[in-house]
Amino acid sequence: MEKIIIIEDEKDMVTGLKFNLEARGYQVLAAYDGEKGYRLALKEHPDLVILDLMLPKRNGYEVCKLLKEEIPSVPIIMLTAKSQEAEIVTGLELGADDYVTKPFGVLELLARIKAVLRRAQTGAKTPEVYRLGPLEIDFRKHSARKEGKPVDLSSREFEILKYFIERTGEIVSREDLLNHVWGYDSFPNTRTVDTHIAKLRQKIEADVDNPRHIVTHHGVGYEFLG
Amino acid sequence: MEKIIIIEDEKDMVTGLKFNLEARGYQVLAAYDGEKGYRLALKEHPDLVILDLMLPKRNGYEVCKLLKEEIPSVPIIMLTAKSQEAEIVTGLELGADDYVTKPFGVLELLARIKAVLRRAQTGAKTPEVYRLGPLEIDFRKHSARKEGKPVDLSSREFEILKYFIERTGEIVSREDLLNHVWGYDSFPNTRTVDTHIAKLRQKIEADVDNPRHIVTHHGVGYEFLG
DNA sequence: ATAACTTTGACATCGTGTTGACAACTTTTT
DNA sequence: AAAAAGTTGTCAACACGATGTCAAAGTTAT
Repeated sequence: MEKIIIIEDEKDMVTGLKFNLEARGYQVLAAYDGEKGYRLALKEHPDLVILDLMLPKRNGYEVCKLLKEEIPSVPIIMLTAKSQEAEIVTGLELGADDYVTKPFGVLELLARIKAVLRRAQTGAKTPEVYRLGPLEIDFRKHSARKEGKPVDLSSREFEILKYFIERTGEIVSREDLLNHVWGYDSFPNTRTVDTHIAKLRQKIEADVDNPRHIVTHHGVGYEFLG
Repeated sequence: MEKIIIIEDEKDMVTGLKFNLEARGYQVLAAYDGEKGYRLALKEHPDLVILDLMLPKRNGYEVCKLLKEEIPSVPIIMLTAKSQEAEIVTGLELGADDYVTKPFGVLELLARIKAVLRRAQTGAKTPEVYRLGPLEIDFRKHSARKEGKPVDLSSREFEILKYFIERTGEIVSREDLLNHVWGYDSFPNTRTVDTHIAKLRQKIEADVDNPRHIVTHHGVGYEFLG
């Protein structure tokens, strides 16, 4: 049974997460500030740490950095507020394995937990740079380049691309995208998705009229091909 | 006679369901909170449990999880309100076999009950990839290949094929197809079915004039042979 | 305040679903 | 056995919904 430590100062968040994670058979421990969380992690050697960025005593960066120094193998998922998006990069550079922006759906987090745990067990690391034909996507730096030249992807576009890449070869419905990329608390209509897909295609497809990476499945959704 | 347990706190809902299910020859038992429902199920070993998500004492998740631990084979259909849709997947992950969103039509629920019972009895789950001679059908990806080459199936064609495969060897009438693939609230004429069958045959039969997979039974319907 | 991004709605376009007509076929009736 | 009646196969035209595209309005970050 995998042991997960949550380091987060919002008690409601901890309660909810704990309930959901325990329901799925994980063993869950929690700490409400950075200092205690750090010590708890050292003592317990968890299989995964879920780490809030804003914390009393020691912030998420520090904890992340310290933890990775002591136990380099421990996987860390960071929780960040939307307004902290710019700081995701820093977090990833300090060694975090993934991040989830608040407010997030439980399912979203669960999916990432599963993914991170699976990678940790197989010894595979989160790939830092993803190559896609002439395109290069760097998840740590949140940047992309096409034929060596920087391509400007907005953060939404980035998240969509990330979601696609994590599901290469699967068919993803517009609802899937809305639920996972946008989150459970916003309800844009599905046309919004189309617009973003169109923009993404313009940026990453060689021939926009014959997309080879983001393919439409009429009436079903989109499929990403690497 | 199949035994069904309903765990649901809205008495009107229980009364209505009970009436409808008994009219169809099912034996029906009910409980009005999670705790009692759980105990009842343990004691009675029903063929199917219909489980509301929001319940007094123990919520649907808990009951689902507990039940599946005790009697892993028992099929469970979850009832959820629309606003709880995000949590559906959660339920499915905990082991529910299907879910129906309130408000639902009785026919809809009945159809699902039949489907779940049939699967439970034959022990057969719809396989993800189905092989059929030179044909390969991937239900998860909504895609098919013939001799390795991608075949373009529309969503309607897919649903029809799926329905056929689930009933391999049975004779399926046009009305069956209309009711189950199209749904109870749309009324195309039966010629529409023929047209779709014709298209399907063109796509999956080796010799369209001598169909070996989708066979016509004059005056009755079609039979699918694997 | 400005710029960048997101979202929405309008419109064009495309793929799919549906229908009806007719031919081919099967069954029933004479 | 032939004719009649009914069923099914096939096709093309039309209807309809889904998607692509764009501009404008709304929102957020700087």
